[in-house]
Amino acid sequence: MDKLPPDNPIVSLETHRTLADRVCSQLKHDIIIGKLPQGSKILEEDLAKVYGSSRGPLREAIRRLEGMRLVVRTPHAGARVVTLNHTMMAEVYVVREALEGMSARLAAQQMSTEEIEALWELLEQHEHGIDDADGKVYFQREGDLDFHYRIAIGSKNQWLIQLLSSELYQLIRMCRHCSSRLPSRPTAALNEHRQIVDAIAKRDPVLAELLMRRHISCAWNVVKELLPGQTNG
Amino acid sequence: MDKLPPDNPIVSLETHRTLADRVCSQLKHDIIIGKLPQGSKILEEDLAKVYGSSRGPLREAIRRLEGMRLVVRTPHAGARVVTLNHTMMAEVYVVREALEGMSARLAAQQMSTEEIEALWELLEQHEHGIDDADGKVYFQREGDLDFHYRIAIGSKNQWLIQLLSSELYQLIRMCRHCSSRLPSRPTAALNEHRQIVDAIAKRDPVLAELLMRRHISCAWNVVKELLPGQTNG
DNA sequence: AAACCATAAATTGTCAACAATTGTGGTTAC
DNA sequence: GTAACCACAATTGTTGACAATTTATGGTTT
Repeated sequence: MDKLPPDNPIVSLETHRTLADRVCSQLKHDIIIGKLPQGSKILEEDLAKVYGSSRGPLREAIRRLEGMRLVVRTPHAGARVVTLNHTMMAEVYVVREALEGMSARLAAQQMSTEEIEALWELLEQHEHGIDDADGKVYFQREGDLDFHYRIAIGSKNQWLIQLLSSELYQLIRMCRHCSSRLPSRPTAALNEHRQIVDAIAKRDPVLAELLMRRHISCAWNVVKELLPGQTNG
Repeated sequence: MDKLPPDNPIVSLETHRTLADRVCSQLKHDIIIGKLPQGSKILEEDLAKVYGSSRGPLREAIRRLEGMRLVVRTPHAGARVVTLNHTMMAEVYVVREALEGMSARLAAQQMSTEEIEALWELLEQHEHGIDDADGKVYFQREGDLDFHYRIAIGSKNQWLIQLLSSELYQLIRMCRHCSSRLPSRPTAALNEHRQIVDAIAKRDPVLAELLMRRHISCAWNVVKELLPGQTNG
């Protein structure tokens, strides 16, 4: 465990300077791992006690998580953990396709050779992970997000990085946690990842974008079967 | 003036149920029109008095505007109005290209014939606006954002709508306000808009996306000349 | 029995005081 | 003369109490 999972850098790097930061991180974590069930009401007073703070910092945390779409709030009626349904995740994956496609395009132009080399090494690790996998699905998934996170970083576009890591990826993690054992397709995904890195290494932005969009589209086709909502094929 | 400008629907429709909502709207407005200069410090106590509230609601407003990237905050040191430089807006326009490209693609699939008809009418209004224009640049600009906003709506993707209207468009407005008289290219833009609507009307998602991306790329090429930062062509 | 209104409880919104942190200015030591 | 250090002022972070609003409850009426 030598590497932190991709996370909002603003929050994670600064060692939580303020109480509201800590509360926000913990609350976010508890939402993502499902400790606070989807759709459950967030009682300010109770949760503040749980996290050892007063209502003020907790309210700030709620506002931030609202910005990350992990919490839905209605005035005077309180906040609730977001409910992930088929419709919403479909929308998220469409946005992800657009943003990560652009991210791959830029990465093909902006990534340093060292970064690309590190990407290859990461894929090798993933391959070994598949070989001796006793079904370490969880690690598989985090590894997948790690790959996508690095490409976002490689775009060198702070806005893309921020949008993807602090909003979309959180929801995708949450989604994965709730559909606990999804039939991940490690071999197929790994091949697609290789093709993408290959396009980036060859400095082919158009191909990189195309492959990334197809990759995410495929991922969605796997995920969507496991979600509630409209269960039509 | 029969139509409100594109804005965050959550805030604008609900008539500002709470004081924090009103403060947020006013503060946002004051930032966008430049009443609070870029990079200026936001003193909580002073501004709270200006908006007739205490520090609590103002702090909530700051958190939300931080989420919209209109405010930058550092712990224990306070918040400042964002500073728009060349680098940042370049990143914004790249993200915009990705999101609005996808938006146009979806609009070609999802927009109703009535919506498309309304789009044509809007373009006609804009054409007349050019004819008798005594240089009503401001209206021209808002009209442009109105066009893009409607296409976002047409995508029927709540995430796209939200990201574009409540984050990107605010910054673009702010950017336009600070470069007060930019040589807008109404005729060229109008033609590009027509081509886009044509592609949407013909239900050609790929072409719609392509044209929208080119349109935004051209817009950036005009805007970037008027920004501070690295002034290399 | 079901719908409706009034009241009460619970919860969120707001405020003002208090604590913690940062930046600033001057002083002192080298 | 400069650099480090300490103290003070200004500003942000936090707290608990109070006000406004919503939701639940129970009784009344149709």
